Amino acid sequence: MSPRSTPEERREHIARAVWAVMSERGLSAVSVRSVAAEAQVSVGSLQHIFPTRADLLIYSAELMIDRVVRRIAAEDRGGDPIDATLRLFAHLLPLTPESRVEMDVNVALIAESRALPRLEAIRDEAHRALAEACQRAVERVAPHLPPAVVERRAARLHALTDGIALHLLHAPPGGDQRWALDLLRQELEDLADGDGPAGRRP
Amino acid sequence: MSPRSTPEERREHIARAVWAVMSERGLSAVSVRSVAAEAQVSVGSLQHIFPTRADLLIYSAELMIDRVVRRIAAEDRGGDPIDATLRLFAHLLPLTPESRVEMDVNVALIAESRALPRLEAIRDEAHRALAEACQRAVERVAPHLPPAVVERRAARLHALTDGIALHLLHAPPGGDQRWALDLLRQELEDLADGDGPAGRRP
DNA sequence: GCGATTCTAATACACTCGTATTACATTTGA
DNA sequence: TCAAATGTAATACGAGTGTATTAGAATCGC
Repeated sequence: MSPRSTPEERREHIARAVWAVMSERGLSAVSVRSVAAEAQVSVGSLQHIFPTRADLLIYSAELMIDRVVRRIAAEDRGGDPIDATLRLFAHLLPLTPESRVEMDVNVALIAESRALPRLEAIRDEAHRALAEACQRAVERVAPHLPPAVVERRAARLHALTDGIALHLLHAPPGGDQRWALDLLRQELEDLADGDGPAGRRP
Repeated sequence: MSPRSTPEERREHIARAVWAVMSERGLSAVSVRSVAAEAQVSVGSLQHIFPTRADLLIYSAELMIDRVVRRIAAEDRGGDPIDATLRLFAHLLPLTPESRVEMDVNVALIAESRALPRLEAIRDEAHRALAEACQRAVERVAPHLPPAVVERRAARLHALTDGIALHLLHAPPGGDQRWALDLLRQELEDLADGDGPAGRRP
């Protein structure tokens, strides 16, 4: 780590190392030593920043969720509602190497939440944030829908999004990924048309 | 392990212990010793059956996928297409304690596939099996659709299913789960009606 | 029945793990 | 400037890891 860095920067640097190990070598390769090596930091330094392994994992998860939540909040909502919403979801999905790493971390988070229950709470926050984003998206795209239907369509959009994310992670990084956004666009256009499962045409 | 058991039964018994540890204590709690203890078997016996840890994890994953694939194949397809399809998906989703364990294993499988690439191949098989099941479901429920549309709607049903599965896993086991099948039923009914994103009404 | 095979079990070995301790360097603030 | 606070590093310790070795028990086929 370069000198003159703030404590926050150092913590973030370590967290990134955690993500890298998780993503490249799997969850069980994440150890205090492997992360220290990845971050090019001595075990002692890492311990000074994160006294225990749990602290390390929890902060890494928190930072990752924070980034996602912040991105949701910051996204420009101007222009056509469907385009704006698609823009938002586009960088929630693992479409780039970086967001693939995020998704890897997300999955590891689920897989380890039995051992570190605190991780479950962190995941909850991300889940709620995405659920709210879906709700707002539905309201924006289909303002005519009654609240009960909005709720149902939001749940559906949420599930569809997470499912697509999972499938993107499953597919090799280089392949065709247009289907992912196409699927979402279809769903949003149906919402706008009042078509589909919720509000039928008279 | 009770005596008079076949080798297959013994392997299955051990695999179940792996699932239990994974599900209750997280992926990183799965070790040769913890599994041996859970299965009430000595480490030596376990080693005789699974020489390495990788063998242990791989077989456990394979068996779990096998069960799912077999269940897909065996499901009764009689009666109303929508009901039959829902019956099928109902025991692919983590709606019961047992299928929750399966889903836990599935997630752990993803989280560890970087360390054990063989696991990726196993997961591929499950992915393909579910993809085909979705394709057949769409064809059965909406026989009028052209092949290109079937493909798209199958991908959508597949993503929706996996997303719902993830959300069911996220929610506490005791809570309301009707929304899950309701969402799927809605999707299938839209398919049957020719409504929704694919075939619009004229 | 009995030899061959399969299974069980105990123990050992070399690592790696998380964490504590200790001493040393660096930066910071008055 | 110079103590105090903070960051870095090396090392040690016990526990847990995967796996190999070894010996003995149980089972099976003939």
